[in-house]
Amino acid sequence: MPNIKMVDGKPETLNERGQTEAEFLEWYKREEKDKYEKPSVTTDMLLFTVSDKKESNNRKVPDKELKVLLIKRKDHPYIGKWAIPGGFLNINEGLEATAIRELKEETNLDDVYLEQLYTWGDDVKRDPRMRVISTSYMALVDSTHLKVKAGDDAADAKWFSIERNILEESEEKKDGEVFITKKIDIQLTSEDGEERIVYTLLEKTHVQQRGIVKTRVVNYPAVIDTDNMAFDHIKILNYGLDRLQNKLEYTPIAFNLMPQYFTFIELQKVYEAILGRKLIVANFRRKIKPMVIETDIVREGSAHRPPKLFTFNVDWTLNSF
Amino acid sequence: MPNIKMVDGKPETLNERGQTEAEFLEWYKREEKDKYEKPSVTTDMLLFTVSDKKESNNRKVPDKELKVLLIKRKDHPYIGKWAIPGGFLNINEGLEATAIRELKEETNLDDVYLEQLYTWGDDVKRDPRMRVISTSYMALVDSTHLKVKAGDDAADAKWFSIERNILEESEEKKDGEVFITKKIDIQLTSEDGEERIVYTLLEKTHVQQRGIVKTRVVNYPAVIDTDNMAFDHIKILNYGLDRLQNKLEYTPIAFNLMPQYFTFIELQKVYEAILGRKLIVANFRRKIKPMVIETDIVREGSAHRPPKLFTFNVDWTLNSF
DNA sequence: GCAATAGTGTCTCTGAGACACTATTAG
DNA sequence: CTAATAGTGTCTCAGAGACACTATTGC
Repeated sequence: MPNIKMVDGKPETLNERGQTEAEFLEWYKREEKDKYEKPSVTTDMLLFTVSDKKESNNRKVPDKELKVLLIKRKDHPYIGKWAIPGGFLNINEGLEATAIRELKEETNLDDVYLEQLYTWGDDVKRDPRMRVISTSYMALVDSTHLKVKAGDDAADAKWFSIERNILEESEEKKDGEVFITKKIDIQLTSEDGEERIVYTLLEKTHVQQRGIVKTRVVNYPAVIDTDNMAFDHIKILNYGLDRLQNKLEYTPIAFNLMPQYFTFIELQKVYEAILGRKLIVANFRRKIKPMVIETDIVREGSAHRPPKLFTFNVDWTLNSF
Repeated sequence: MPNIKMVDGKPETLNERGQTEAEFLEWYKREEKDKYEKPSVTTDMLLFTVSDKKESNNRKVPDKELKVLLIKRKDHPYIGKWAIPGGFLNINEGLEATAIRELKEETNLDDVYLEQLYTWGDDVKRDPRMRVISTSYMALVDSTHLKVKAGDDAADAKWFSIERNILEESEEKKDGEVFITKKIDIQLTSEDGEERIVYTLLEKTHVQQRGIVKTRVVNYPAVIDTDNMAFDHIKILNYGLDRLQNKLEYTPIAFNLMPQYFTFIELQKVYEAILGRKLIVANFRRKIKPMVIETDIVREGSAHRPPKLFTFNVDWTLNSF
């Protein structure tokens, strides 16, 4: 049974040391607060956008490609390697606020879709400087809003187009357990074509008797620091791509990558760029139709039948989300 | 262009201060490492299990109920309130390793399903002692393995049955944007019936023109510290319940809550307990059938037709996951 | 008309939901 | 036999995938 003490006419619960909460806090901040060494906390951000692919045939509607912003590191560790934007949390700054601040620094935008992905902190040597825990976020930006060139120095921040393929799967059974390995190929190419990053990852899924499923992603070959991406950022990218693909199927997340008015084909090409495969026109339209509103506007200027413009139907969420 | 220097016959890149990586790290750890105040990092864990409901009619097959382990806080802050188990990260300990350590302390189990949920760090005053970032995990335990009573002191750790209902939804349109509010009622009852925790949360979803969807969960009424759960743990619980319900639909996650052999009805009642609604027998069997293997074992002793026992089909994942 | 893109109609297959039905045991 | 639970058959409806088809524009 806890002790109760009256302080200024109000009951205060005492702890085992006989302290009120105010007394405890005062004592804790003086004696206990810095007793243990603390890790550094950073946020890292996957900044995605979608833009037109260069099309050799000028008369064709261009395909889209998914892009991610990478920044060339100017200092150790991983000097000269490409990293996703990120930075240290300030002690009086919220976690998401840190991510928003970085986003603003890179793009001068703040009101964009932002979603927390995962917190990376299992490897105590992720960062050779010290112990760092990093919470990763994903931001989606409509490329027509990206007038401001990312970062201060263009050479140090580039948009990379993303191509990801699942190459093969292998299965192994042992002692009633199943191990599944997927080989994931990721290729990044900078807009100017000067930079090219190639990775192979292995996604290892372990299925145990009672349904315990553990999935780990590792580099293949198991080398990180000779590759051209910093830290474990290739894993963060891979994780973000998974999340983006999944959310595409059952949320209106893709509209964050679109301008306010768009054609159906443009939207479809965004889906195709993210999913990495072609979709069938009629099925796509049927599925997406309830999420959009048809406008009277048509896009003129093409040498063919002009497409109608659509816009996101904000009411869609009411029924289906 | 970065400078290159030869060190022991190997090329080393120099940073702007003319340091090699080794020199930089030595300098950084001496001069920079503790320049900024760091937050504390904790992991908090939702430990879920499922057990039989007490059934007044002894001849009926008992329903199941979802339970979560809560611990009564013995010290400030939130002294006497119920909290989910958690603890501070050690500087040389992985994030998941911290969660596993806590799990082991509470249940003496280590090989259970564990999944990272979300990292809470937007509110810089979550913890009145100091800035704390908390990564939450969810663990699923088969209750037949819970022979060891949780914790050292039974009075301080109790299993609470969970009942959650979505009470009502309201919608508001303004300036082409949509605001949706769901009222979520959560009731927790300890096994001995002595403790009862009741909360109402509001889940506010904001849909903007270009598809930006932001969801926030707030207390209703907007009071935290007079309620009987510590910190923001009710939100963590709510978040975990969402995740658990979602994963139930498309992963074999539920088998982590089952013993190795179980009847179909038992599995169904686990699903019903988590989803909070009744399911139709035939449909459930049809959906689940590929995930399980029928055994020759039947459970005798009942006064009726004895049910067959099933076990998880580890091969199911190969095709469908 | 032709080339190119925009957009539709419809068949099939699969899976979820609802519900009526049969099967098997103890006593 | 009855009570109770175990387990199946089948109808309907909605959505995904495939693919052939029609529509509209500039030139």
